[in-house]
Amino acid sequence: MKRSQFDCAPGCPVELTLGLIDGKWKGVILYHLQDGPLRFGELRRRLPGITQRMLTKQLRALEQDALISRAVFAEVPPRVEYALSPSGHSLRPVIDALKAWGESHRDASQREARAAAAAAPAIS
Amino acid sequence: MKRSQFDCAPGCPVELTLGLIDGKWKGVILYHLQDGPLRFGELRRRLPGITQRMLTKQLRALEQDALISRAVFAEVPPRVEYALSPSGHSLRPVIDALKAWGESHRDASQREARAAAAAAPAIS
DNA sequence: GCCTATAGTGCCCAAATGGATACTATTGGA
DNA sequence: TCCAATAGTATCCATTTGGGCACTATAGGC
Repeated sequence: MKRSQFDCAPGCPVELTLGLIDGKWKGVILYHLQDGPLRFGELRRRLPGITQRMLTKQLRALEQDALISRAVFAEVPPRVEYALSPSGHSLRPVIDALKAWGESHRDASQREARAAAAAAPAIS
Repeated sequence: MKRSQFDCAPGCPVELTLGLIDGKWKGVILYHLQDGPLRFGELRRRLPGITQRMLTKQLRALEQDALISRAVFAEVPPRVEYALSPSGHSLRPVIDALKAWGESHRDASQREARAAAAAAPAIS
């Protein structure tokens, strides 16, 4: 979701970036495209739970924002490849940082959950 | 907006992190709190265009997700301080990366806009 | 009493988001 | 003809998001 324009104060580049990558599935789409160009179906297989509808929608949005490119090949069955644009490639440090934090946060949450389970024996 | 649970595939930590920081104003709030604890009014002054309503709402959400803490002092007028939690502090590399990318993207966009303006003289 | 400072809360609403469901188009093979 | 592969599109809907607007509470000063 691109944020509606608002006065630019010191932190607003943060919001600018977030506004381009924050729709559900966008982050993980960008993550997978870092490995190289992928087709629609391959992306779908890598993203359990996503609907065609949502994949199409988010890919179109990312393309609109010039973060990815879409190449249509004159073939049947249809063949369309999606790849990071140069701008999208430059997002690598962002995606890496998001992934690293998410992993550590997940691990910390699991440690907490385990500690809570150990402190409260089952009542059943 | 915390993303609804979905099957965890390799990239999902990216989505996990984004889900915690992607509401409008959250990124820039976190950015400002990196300087140290701030009060509601000070935050508001640093964020031109934000309403009380939105500031309160996003602060509450960030607190709910344990990214920030809220300290109430027994004073009149009311004094409440918001600060990054340890978890919130660990988001620094994320915020920095988002900011860096946003700045370079903004600069690139301005260069493009300038080039377009130079190529298309005013018609009026 | 009124105003100021501070930090909110309640209610309402338009727009955006995420998604379910059904359907579409082109070939080639059985 | 039917089915498979591929990559969508159209329509509808429930929920969420961002925000406008009005009001609240506690003291202290004029």
